[in-house]
Amino acid sequence: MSLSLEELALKADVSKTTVSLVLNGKSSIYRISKETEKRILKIAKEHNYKPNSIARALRLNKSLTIGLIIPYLNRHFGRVAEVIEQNARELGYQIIIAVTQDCLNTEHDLIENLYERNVDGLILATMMNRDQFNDLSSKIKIPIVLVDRRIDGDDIAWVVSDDEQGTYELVSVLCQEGVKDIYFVGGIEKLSTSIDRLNGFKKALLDQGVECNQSKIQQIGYAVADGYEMTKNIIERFSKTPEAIFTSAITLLEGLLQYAKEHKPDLFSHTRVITYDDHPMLDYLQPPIFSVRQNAEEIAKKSFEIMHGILEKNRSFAQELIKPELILR
Amino acid sequence: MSLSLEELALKADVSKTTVSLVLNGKSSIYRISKETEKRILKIAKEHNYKPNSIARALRLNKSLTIGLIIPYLNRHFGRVAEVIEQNARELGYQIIIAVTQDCLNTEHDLIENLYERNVDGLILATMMNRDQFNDLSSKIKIPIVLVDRRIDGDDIAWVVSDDEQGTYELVSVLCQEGVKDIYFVGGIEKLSTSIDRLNGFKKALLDQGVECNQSKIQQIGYAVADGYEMTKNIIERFSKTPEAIFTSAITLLEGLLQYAKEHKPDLFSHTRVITYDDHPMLDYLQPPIFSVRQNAEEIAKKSFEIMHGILEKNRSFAQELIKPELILR
DNA sequence: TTAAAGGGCTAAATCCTTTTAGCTTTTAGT
DNA sequence: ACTAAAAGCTAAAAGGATTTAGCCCTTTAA
Repeated sequence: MSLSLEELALKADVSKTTVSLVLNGKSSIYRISKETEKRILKIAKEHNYKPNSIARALRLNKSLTIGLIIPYLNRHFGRVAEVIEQNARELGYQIIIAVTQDCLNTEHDLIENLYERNVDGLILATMMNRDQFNDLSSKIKIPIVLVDRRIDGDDIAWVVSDDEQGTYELVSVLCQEGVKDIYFVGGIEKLSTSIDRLNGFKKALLDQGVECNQSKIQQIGYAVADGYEMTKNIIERFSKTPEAIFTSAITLLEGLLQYAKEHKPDLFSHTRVITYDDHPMLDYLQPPIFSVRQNAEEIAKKSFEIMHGILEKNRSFAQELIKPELILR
Repeated sequence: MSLSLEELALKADVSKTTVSLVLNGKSSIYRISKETEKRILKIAKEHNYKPNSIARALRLNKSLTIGLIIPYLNRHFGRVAEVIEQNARELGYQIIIAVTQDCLNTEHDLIENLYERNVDGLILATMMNRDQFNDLSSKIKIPIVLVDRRIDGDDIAWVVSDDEQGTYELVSVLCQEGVKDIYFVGGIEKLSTSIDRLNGFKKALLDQGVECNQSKIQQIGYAVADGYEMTKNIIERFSKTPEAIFTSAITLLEGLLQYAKEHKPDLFSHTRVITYDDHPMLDYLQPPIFSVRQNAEEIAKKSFEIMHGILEKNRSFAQELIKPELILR
């Protein structure tokens, strides 16, 4: 391990230029003789030569490294990260990971940091709005692919779950069972995930002829504590126990469960609960909770695919809406 | 962004050596005058100069990058990775992440890959045994810190949960309640996690004067399907329904739950289930499942701390056993 | 016989930073 | 007045790969 071009050149009794040309498959262009080529390849193999990636990165201004910035390494994003890493590895890329904890400032710092550290591209579950993103884009000269959270714009690459459709279908199922009084427990209001899920929610009610009351919609944030808080609000503010509650993320469901356990053990005897995001443990809860499973694998695969297309195949941006799956228990 | 030392030097009307010395805080050693220093610092600040990290890495042979190799980005390792990343970032390091899917060959490839990509150190949840590790160590000249899975040896750095103690305590609780007939559903046999958990299990039985029957111990692997399989074996092979089952990982519990749901819905009316690893959803299962919560945050913190100590403070290896927490519901 | 063409290879520049060794100029000391 | 020391700065090498421009030798064509 770790011997240099120069040392190889010495052993092969040629210049390092020749070695480099041969190893980069340019023998014929530069008319290196077959014999010389063979000799060099043999020696390189014998010594298990691997070019120093840092020197290469410096020269080529290309680090074969992608930055992945996400809010947490929770179940969903963990799986996304895992699959992105595997796909990237197969094509020779490495993933540098960083978590924002859903803090916009941290996100900005991380982007700058990774950019300065010469990543070739960024895959980003962003909290930025359109203006902030445009600002960023003008400063940063590497491709960015948004994942999981969309920003509208014709020239912005993103891959997200079809949150609106998923929510629409899930809520529709409930409506079709005759449930009319459904509460919305939402996340960070300005994120596309929240907007889309809320839209799907409203659309389902509308299409099923159910009145949608603004007071039944809450949006605080995606933390477990937020789910707890919103559930509390719903239970305590309204005299009537709700017919159903939709939590728009698994963390919010956790918050709901926690509140129910502590303050409203009989919640489930009056109230149907459905949720965005799936979790295998939901199979064992009583009563069953219907859910929408995001296709993390597909989201991951597509987002790296787009990045790779931009970096190596001269493709431009692309946008992908990934179908989620309804899980009715 | 991205202007070079040379360009700065031009603007400050000095050599790039001077700029470099000033920016690296060596003004006084090299007797750069206060005025020159101020001028350079001002210009650097105005242009928001950041040294090119790749060039720096090449020159210093130090990339400020740590490789993190883990089996999956599941709940536990996701949290570990998250906290390692945050700790690393504060000290100027980046984390390159890679997942092995518990495949030894993949692990080897990844180690070699990251090593060639010039990471400064490796944090590793390894499947290797002592010999394989020694082989590796002799080839690889960067520090390695094992996380979550130990290899015995006086000169090997590791941070793991105290699996033996955790299991011991959990199983003891059950024994003290008078439960005697406990089955062990284990993971990959040769891993320290399995060995330690099994030891804790046996020790608890021994200390509580309960006979430990080898036929009650199964170890296939850590996958959900393995948990399913082992549960199936236990239920189908023995005529008597077991008094209790200990699953030694949350995935195995999932497998158990799945089997129970499909083939043995009344399992919980006869059988107590306890598990290594905790999960918030366990709070809402009926009946309550006692568990052992690993302190992922502490594991992460310590493992980076050790790595950092080796890299920057000339410390040598260290070993840390992190106390898990019993969760009795 | 000479020029052109082709074959086979390499010196040197480049990417950007750090660091060593040392050059000039000024000041202090005798 | 002359030397030694100090002050203030810089040229150049190093790190390892890639790539451009071009050298030298042989063969072919005119």
